[in-house]
Amino acid sequence: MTVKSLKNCTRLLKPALCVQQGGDMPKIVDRAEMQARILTAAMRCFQQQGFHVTKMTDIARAAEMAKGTLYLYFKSKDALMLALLRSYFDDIRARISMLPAPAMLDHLMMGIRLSMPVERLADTQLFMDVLGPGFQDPEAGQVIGDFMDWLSDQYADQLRGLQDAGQVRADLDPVQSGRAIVALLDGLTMHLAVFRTTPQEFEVRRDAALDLIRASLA
Amino acid sequence: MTVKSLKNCTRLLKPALCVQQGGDMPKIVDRAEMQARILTAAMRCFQQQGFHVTKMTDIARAAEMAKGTLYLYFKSKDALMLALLRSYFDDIRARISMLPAPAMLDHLMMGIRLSMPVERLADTQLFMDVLGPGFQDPEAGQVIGDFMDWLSDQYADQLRGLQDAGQVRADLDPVQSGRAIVALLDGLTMHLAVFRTTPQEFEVRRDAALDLIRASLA
DNA sequence: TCCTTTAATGACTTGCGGGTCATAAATAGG
DNA sequence: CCTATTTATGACCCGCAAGTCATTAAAGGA
Repeated sequence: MTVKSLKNCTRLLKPALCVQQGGDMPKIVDRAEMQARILTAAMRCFQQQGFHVTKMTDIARAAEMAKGTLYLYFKSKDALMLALLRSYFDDIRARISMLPAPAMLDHLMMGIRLSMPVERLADTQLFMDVLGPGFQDPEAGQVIGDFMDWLSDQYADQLRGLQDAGQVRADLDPVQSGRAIVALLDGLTMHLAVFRTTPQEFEVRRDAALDLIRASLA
Repeated sequence: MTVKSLKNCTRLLKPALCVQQGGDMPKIVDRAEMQARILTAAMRCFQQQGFHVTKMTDIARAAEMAKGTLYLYFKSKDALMLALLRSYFDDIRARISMLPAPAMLDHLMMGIRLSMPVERLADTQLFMDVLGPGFQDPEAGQVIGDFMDWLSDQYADQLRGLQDAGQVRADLDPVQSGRAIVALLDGLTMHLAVFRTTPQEFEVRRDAALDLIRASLA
């Protein structure tokens, strides 16, 4: 019951996204939009400094709000990260899903190349922080693992199709190879991310690796 | 000048490695041996829990000494980790150096396979913790990066030799390919480490990937 | 045995950062 | 304008772990 903090002042509140709500009566803020705004700010911070180094205060500053506000929308730093992971991979999945099935090996390779843009470097650098032993939430691994599995299946299907078209050697197990390709290429990105490869170098190395992979399929 | 901590007792000191020293007169402990003992203990802890989760107290307990003693031999936790990295990679380098040059493609592949034992999984899991943005010491990246470069050169030499022997297709740039192989395989290990692959699965995936690589070289 | 030097110890200091909550602003309805 | 409700704020709390240091033990030499 001690009297405390008699000087919480300096309001200066932001506009606060006062969108009308489809709920009860006196609700003013669009939760989803606020969460999105926070996630965007968090992503920016994480990309610049990594998960562990980024402080909740940093995210708050980037999102132009107070630290306490963050906890109105995410119950912890880990929960925030998890939400970020989900939205990130849902996004990629959606983007890949709408590509047409490749009719030639070169199409497949080009698709893979496009799915490994230079930006993946920074993102991967970030996610490594979350996947290492430092981040304990098993759900994070689950989210990314699920994505990798999905991607492996995706490639397996495409390989099968290309085998039927005579573009890929027939003595190849599409499932095994799909898995291997995903693991190798995801790993390649990690490797290059870890060693702070420059964007230019990244492209050179990636393309060299893709050439090897292509040769192994033909 | 305040009187403090009047109850530091309970000695029970360990034998303390009282090896004779080749220095001045009254020196009693073999620093190198103590450092090695600490590094061994640290490695055990890191493998079990990862770098960030392991506390200096844990290392001290594992090495059967007090926390303060650690700081007599390493000036910080990061310095300790760095020393550990150096000794680990010097070790691997020495071991690989004494292998004979492969005369056939299958020898090369077998060499690679042997250089990726299941234990690499746990070690990699550990080092990821250190290479992520969480660990700021740039020297760590340097140490591992140097090793990777060395290894790439190693493979480039071997590929060149195999090209001369007609075991590897001649239209391959040995340097580029050596780099690519190292990046792909190191990455593969990271990928599998990140997703907590079981040792059995690890071997299956590794071998599938090696088959792909082999096919791309022949 | 006593004194000096070196080594070991662990209670303590310190700083940091995630998370809380009393306070206060903004809004809508009456 | 006043009141109720929701939302925002940031000072503060609290635990944790790296790193320090006053104190104590051990060993060698005289």
